[in-house]
Amino acid sequence: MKIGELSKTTGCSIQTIRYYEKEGLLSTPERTEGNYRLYGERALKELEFIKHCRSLDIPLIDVKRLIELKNKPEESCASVNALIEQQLSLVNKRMRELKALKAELQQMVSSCTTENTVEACGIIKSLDS
Amino acid sequence: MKIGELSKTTGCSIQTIRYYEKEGLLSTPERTEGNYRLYGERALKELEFIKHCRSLDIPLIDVKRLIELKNKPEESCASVNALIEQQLSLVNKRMRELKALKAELQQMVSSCTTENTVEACGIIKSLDS
DNA sequence: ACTTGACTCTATAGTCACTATAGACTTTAT
DNA sequence: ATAAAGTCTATAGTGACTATAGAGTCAAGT
Repeated sequence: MKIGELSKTTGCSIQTIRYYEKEGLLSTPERTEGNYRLYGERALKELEFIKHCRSLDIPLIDVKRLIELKNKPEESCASVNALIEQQLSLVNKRMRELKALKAELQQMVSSCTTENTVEACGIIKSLDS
Repeated sequence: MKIGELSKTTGCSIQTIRYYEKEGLLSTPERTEGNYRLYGERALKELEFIKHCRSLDIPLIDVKRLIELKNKPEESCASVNALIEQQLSLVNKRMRELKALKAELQQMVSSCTTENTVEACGIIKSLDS
């Protein structure tokens, strides 16, 4: 299949697919006579793997490491585990931050009665303090 | 005060301060004879306002709008409110996403017994599916 | 045979909010 | 007088894409 079909099947944009290839995350595809990229089942699976990692917010550099580890099936998976745990702690941290943000934003919204002028606006006041 | 002092007082890096100025978020400072930027109380307040907005993840373009609104105190603050509410809904959306991420990552971590090889690794398996 | 339109190619620039660097200039301390 | 610290501008890099320009390829219809 050509890049357009792979793009539709996976939901990755064409540019993103080419970008992943350039970054060494997808194996180099064959080409047609006219220099079009040609993909098979394998590329599809590689791309789904990357997509799944990205949906977990795993940065591309770590995705790359995971792919390399996948290709060394006899090694210990301790580093895979470490990577995922690190990702988990990042997510936890970000969630705590967002909780605080949410509380403050809610407080701000509740301090605003829309009939106000900017001058009297509780939101601007709280941003100012 | 010079830029280094402003940087220390506010915790913004020197480059960030210059960046905010270039983007039109800070008013243009006076200069010494030797072309050094000179700041006073006003710049300090402007910068604190920006910092506070940024700590709420409000994008710079919206911070700029808020600053403009601040300078029109007689107008209605409805658009201030809309902006903050939009920000709140973004935060909510992101929190829902992170919750789902967290659940999946935890599931993955629990599927890994560190003695495994990569081949048998539950994490890699779940990323593959 | 020719043309149209859809698809693909590479290379490059833009996004956001900074951070980092190079090379020159100014000020402060010894 | 000199060294160190601070500041200046301009430029490039970050991450993970997205968007664009300009050229080439291919299949279908006239």
